[in-house]
Amino acid sequence: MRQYDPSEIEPKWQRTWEEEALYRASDAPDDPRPRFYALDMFPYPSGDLHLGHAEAFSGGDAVARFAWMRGHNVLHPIGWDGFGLPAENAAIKRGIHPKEWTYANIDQQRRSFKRMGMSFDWTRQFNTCGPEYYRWTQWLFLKLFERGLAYRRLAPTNWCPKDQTVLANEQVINGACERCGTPVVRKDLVQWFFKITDYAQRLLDDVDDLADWPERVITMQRNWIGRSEGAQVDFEIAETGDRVEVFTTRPDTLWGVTFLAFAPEHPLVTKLAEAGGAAGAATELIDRLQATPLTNREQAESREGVNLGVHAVNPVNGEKVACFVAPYVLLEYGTGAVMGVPAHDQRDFEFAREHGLPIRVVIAPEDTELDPDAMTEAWPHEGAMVTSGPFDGTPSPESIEAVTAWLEEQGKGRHAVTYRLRDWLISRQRYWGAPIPIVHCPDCGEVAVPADELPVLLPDDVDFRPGGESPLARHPSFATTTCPNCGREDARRDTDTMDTFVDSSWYFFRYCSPQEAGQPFDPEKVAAWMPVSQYTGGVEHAILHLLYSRFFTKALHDMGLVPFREPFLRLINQGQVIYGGASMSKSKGNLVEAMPLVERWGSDTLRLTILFAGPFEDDIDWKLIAPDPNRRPGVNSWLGRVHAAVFEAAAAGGDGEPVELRRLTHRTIKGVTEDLERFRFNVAISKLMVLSNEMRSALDAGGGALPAAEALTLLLAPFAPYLAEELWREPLGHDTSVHLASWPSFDPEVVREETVTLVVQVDGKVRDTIEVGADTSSEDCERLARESDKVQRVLAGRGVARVVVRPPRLVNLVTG
RNA sequence: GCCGGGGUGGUGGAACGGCAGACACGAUGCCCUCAAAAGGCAUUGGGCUUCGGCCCGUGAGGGUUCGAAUCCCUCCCCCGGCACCA
Repeated sequence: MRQYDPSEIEPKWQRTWEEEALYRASDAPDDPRPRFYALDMFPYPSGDLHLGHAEAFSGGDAVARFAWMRGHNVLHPIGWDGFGLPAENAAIKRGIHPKEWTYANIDQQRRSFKRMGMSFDWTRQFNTCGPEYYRWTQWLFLKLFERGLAYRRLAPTNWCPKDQTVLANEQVINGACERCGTPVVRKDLVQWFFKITDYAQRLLDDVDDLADWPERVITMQRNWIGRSEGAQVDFEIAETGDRVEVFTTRPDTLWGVTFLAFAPEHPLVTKLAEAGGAAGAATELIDRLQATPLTNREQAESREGVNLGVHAVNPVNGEKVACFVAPYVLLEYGTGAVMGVPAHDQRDFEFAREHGLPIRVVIAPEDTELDPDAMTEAWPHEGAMVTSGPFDGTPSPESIEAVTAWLEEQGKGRHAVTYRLRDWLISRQRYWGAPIPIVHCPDCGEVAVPADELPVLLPDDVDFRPGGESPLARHPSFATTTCPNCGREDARRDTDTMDTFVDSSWYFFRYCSPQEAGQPFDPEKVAAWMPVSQYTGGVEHAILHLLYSRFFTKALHDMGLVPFREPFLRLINQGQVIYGGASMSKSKGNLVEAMPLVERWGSDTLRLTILFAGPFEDDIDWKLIAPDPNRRPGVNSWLGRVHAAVFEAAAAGGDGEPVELRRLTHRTIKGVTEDLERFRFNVAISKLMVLSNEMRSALDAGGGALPAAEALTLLLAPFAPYLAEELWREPLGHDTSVHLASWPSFDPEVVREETVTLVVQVDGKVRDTIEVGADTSSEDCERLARESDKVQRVLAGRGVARVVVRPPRLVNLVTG
């Protein structure tokens, strides 16, 4: 028998698996096996695999292999999210082309995944920066455009004056550019948006169907969509006759309105300031805010404001109240104007105190009396309406509905729902992305590039360094084109590219028919494979990618292209691998690469180390798990013992296998199966350790252990695929792969224990344990308990007032 | 502030309301070795012990129960998300 040597057996089986084309999903319609789509979030090719990849894909691979062995027809694909800013940054830094950098990383990651023995269907790989893929990204953009779900409008953005580019909100750290530290400024640009807000309610409602999603992800999606329900109320400006809508969740406080406040960008502000004679002060405030980055604006908490000098008429009582422009009012939310109710809203309260505005109590708390002059903060809670005309005495929350109904009757307002969710800004003034397939014609406006002219190819010869406009606009010929509609020769292509999140919003459809040349995906194949059975990936995508993908799926559903409304039925978020309490990153220099560990100890050891370290969904601190990189990992030693024990068991055969080992084997099969169904990899592995220990003991005692060794090898296959294959084919002598073998089943009769440990308690404290038959009756349990010497001693003659018996495991004698 | 998830030995973590700490890591002692690495064996929650055992112990405090890490209430702390959201 040889020593366990992963450096020999792992490459050997890697080659064999490749030759035998082991992991191919079958599209055959008559394939009787149930289909299972095991999807791992595809990687961004920004370097070689690190421990974060090892964690995610070790878990995802275990899920896929388990499904294979349980007789499923498994689709377990891999691809690359190839476009994006990191490639541009790296390319600029190294003086090479983003394409070169990206493809080199893809090659490297592909080699590493193969070295780790991932059970991917390699015939289905693609990457999103290939023209055969982004052609269909562009096609899908046009489908959304056709349906009015892609549109262009002027929007405020964060602009870095040094890098000369727009930044996403996530790329602005404390008001400064994350790349160069320059404070960003606000710049209004015409940008493309996807109208995800049309789907806000459905995205919210259907969350209820996602029963197998982590609670935290569902909560994050709900928070992000941010639905609030209330009323829209119409105010009129007394001096100009303009109508102003405000949104409120508390229409029951309408009688307490003492002012109206507008966002600085509100379209009426300039006009009203002029009408009220406050143009100078208002303009000063607005100009100052224009220069303030959006992200800083939202953090400012001043209660400054300028009185516009005009008055709004409160529709419920005809009162005239002052109008202000105030930075605390956001244009993007609600209607961009709010009614000020200082007594019952903290921000309005602070604003009123700052500007000497009246505070009027219109909601009475149950147990206290509110005195406007003595109040130190607003009373935002429920209570009965007072000083509110016809509604005096109406308690909340019914009052809200009652007032809303009344507003509708009176034609002064209506029930309204507002969302925090904004439309998705997808324009990027960057090079390394899919070009937006639109032509701008002086006569026809925005014209879709005809489908048969797709893809709009991303040219290679572009100076992609940041320079104040989209790099494609600087290309000598890219933008120059004729209008597909009228043939005008001075039309121009759109020179922006799409956000990379567009690419990743539909890649899981493409895997179902990756070579499809005439459409983005084959609807029949998508209908056969999807929705995804199990999606594995990091929680950092809890909102963006998962929300966008859900939106795409719903839009495609509405187009009649897919028969389902949700793409991912079950979702699991693996935890992060951190180091010394901090997240790993290249810039911190604490990123641990996976392949050196694979070379040193083997892929199986790395997988097991990670999966055994703790619950799959929890973070792993690598510094705690592997404090000394030169020390042999514990699971590597264990695999060595398993290797030796299975060889010995094969030689010893099955005769004379102890009954205890047989029972433990069946219980382990049961337990590991249940654990795998619930992603409890760490617990499953611990059970395999217990079984191998018991096997060792049986062998040392001269007994047989072959059935246990066979079962152990099969159960090990999802976690340590190479060693399992080696043991299955060599000492155990099978001539086909362990990964094509059937998952073992257990015999419930064997699992059932013959003897159990009866716990005997006195007053709830354990005083004795007795081995008894599994079918011992209540009467016998109680008798055995009472007869126990230890129990007698503790009782010391005291009487037993009550007996609780749970045969055959527990007797509790209560002395009362 | 609102929402979600947590708090168990030196460490990672186990535990259908029924023997808390499975399985590991680390540590200590011993064996093997010229030595080291590797490997093997033993011990390892705290305190007491007449060596039979006894007491305490799952963030804190209450409660339900024959019995609570587990269920309920109050509080503290940690992590994540959202947040001038009207």
